[in-house]
Amino acid sequence: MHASTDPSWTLMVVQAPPKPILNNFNDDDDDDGPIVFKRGGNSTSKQNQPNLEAKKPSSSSQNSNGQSLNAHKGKSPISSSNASPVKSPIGSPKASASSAKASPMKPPVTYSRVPSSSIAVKEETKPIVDDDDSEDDKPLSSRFKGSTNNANKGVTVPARVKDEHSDDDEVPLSSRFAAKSNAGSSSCKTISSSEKILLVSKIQLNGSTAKDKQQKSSAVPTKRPMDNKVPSNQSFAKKPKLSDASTTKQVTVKAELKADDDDHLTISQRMKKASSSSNKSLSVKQNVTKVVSFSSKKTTKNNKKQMQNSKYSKSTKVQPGSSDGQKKWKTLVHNGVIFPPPYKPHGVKMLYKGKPVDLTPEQEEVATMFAVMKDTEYVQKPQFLQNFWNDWRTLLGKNHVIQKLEACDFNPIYEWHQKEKEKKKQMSTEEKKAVREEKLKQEEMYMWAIVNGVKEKVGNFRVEPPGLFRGRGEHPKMGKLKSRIRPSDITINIGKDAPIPKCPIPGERWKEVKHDNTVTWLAFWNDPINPKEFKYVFLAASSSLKGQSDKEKYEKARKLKDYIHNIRTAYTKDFASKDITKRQIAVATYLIDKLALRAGNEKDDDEADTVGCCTLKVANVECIPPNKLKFDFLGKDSIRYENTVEVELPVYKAIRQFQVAKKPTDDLFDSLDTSKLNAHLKELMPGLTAKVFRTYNASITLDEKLYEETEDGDVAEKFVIYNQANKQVAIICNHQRTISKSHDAQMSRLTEKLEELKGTLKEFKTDLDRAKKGKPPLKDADGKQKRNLTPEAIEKKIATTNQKIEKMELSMKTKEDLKTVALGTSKINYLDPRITVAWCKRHEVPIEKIFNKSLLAKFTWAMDVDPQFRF
DNA sequence: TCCTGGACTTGGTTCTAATGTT
DNA sequence: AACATTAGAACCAAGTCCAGGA
Repeated sequence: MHASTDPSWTLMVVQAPPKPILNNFNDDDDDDGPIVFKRGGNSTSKQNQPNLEAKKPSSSSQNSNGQSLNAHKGKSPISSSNASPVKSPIGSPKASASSAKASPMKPPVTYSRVPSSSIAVKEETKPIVDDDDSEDDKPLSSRFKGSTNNANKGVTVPARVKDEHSDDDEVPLSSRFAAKSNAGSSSCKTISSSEKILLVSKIQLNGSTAKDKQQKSSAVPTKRPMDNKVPSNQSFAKKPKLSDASTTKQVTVKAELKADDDDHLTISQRMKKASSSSNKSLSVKQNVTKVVSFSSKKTTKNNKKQMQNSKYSKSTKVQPGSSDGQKKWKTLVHNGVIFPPPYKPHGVKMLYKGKPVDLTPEQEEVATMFAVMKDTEYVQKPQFLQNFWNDWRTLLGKNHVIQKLEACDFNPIYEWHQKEKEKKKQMSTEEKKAVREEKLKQEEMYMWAIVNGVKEKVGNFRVEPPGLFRGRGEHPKMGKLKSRIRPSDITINIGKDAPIPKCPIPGERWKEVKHDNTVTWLAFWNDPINPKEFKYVFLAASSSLKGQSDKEKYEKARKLKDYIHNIRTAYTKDFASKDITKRQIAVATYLIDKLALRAGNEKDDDEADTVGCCTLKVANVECIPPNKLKFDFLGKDSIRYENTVEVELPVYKAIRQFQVAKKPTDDLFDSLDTSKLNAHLKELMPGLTAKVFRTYNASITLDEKLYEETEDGDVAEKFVIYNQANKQVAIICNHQRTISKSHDAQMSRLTEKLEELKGTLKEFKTDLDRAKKGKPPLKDADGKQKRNLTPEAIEKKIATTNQKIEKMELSMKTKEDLKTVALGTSKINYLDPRITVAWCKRHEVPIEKIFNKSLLAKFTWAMDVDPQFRF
């Protein structure tokens, strides 16, 4: 509401950090703007089938998938089953066992990683022996991989030897890159300016390594202008390059610092750490030239925008601020939040016992929220209806004509709503555009914040509109009215010297204005459904603040790599501990490590009944002799986790024993909770918590899969490899999605097309035979005479058709393969982007192929990674 | 030590925009 | 140009984990 004219923004710009912002004018322009719209009404929610017990045998899956990881969750039809049953999964654990004996601390070897090359070689098996160790460093998937590619197993070991960081892979990347880049430059002239920018930036991107190196040595001077508070403008004015450089540097520095300060580490640990870091630096080679693997082409447009964006946000990367203890920012300026428009009564009357009813606007509003959900599954759920009725009834009043929900007919409202939707759809492109622009204009001022002098995007600056609560799974509160949030519900957090955002609703005011720089939120309000909880307004993922914590997250996960061996050894030892708590901690840690389970905090009764590791119930785990465990439970978001895994015997025995004398609904780990577990983990590695294992296993899996499986080929082939690796991770993390409604239809259409192609292929073959014998081709399906072609021409056609068929089959396979697997979640949250960026650089795959615009923005901090980076 | 408030990350679905197809 | 599909942004729910106080 309220005008966009508010001058405040401008003011701020001026006053605050002077300049940075500027330049932007154009930036905002496009697209970066959020798109606005609100959620409509209907929706079908998905639901996964709850219930733990019994339940379905879902597909294939399970069977033997002992091999956990690969196998994964049961569901995917994928490979899993077939594989050799049993086998190996084992590998893993056992490894630790044996290794256990070994010296507890690993030498400075740091990462013993299997060089890709070696792996490739893999053929012969080798002495497994010390393999154990190496296995420790590997992702579970590989450890367990019994099935599928077990091939590697034995092999891996030897290889590692060298590597370390040798970084490298002998790969003459640099040379390759060099060539490429040249090419690029030459072509430059022809390209449009925008393209140029693109190129440039790319180059910078990749080229940064060299820079890093230098900077490192050179020291710190640079860093982002802002920090020193000097708002020199330039900051963004200069382009990415500089800024990149500077930021990078900071990063490095910081990392180093950090490393230094872990006093709490044991010596050996420190050694390890040190060595690893040194490796790191070593690895920085000078491949300056490289790069540009990115193909320019059409991507240009996007990129350009991207670039603009990065202009300011480029800041991304580490803020010095972080180092200063708790402080998350020095200055913070923003315009508060925007509210949804007030309710506009439509006047359409619903029926009660067949007769139209008068409703006040408030009553009508809620009735409409309900009416609009007609097509969702929510309205089939008694809980939903019940909760809705309770809240609506309160609004109607005891004596209202409407006395029971069953006699209500919301159809008139539903229909009205459908019509409105239709109208909207029918609007011309221009009209739509106009609407969009109008909205954008109103929101523009709320979209940005200035943090430490740098303009950054705000994430969710729109206050959530009122509606009916849509909890997932069997949420006890589903259907309750989520009331409208008003300014007096909202607390604003802003810099001391910044102007206080004007309350957009006339006559009202904020609940409170704070100036707390130890937190990152810009505003919050209490969740109307659960007043004990809060809804926060944060900066967008592309912001430097978020980027930095993201980076820290991955650094912590990487650190786990140095500790994992010992941790595994330790918990393996404790499987048989006499102390029950210890035993439970050991087993729980094992599950978290091996299966990437979540920690599992306790939940209240007024939340959906889901579990994580620490809250597993007896009924969620079934022991299948001799040593398999079948998991079946509803996890976060009520997504079902179903998996049968082979485990080490001691684990199996321990679980069986935890189940003794308990009811199915009792806690499996009765002497454990997440705080105990995390407290224990923290003793093993500073900062270690349960979720770090998920990040670690996800990222290391991607890293290794990419190393092992990438082969020469074109971009499309590499893309497939990447997706396979990504999929593997998604399976480990149990990231599912519902099969799209049209999936089957799409598949059959594709099948049809495929058949058709095969048909023409056959025809070509006949024609070829005939042509070779000098006979004319047969008539085509319509009875028309085809052209006479030379055998060579026909052969060519056959080749193209074959290619088409192959391509199609591949895409069908992928489609089928990924129909229930969500790749996005792991990309956003679990996979260290540096792995991907480095891989793209090494294999000349344009990063845009893998990361979309928002991921690119989110991961700017990772773009200048060395191509040889290993997680 | 336990409990709870508080802050921030993770996650699947929904809806729109962009792109592909006919 | 109309329609189908896909990509991706937006949404907001649901986790994790920490810190501080009793």
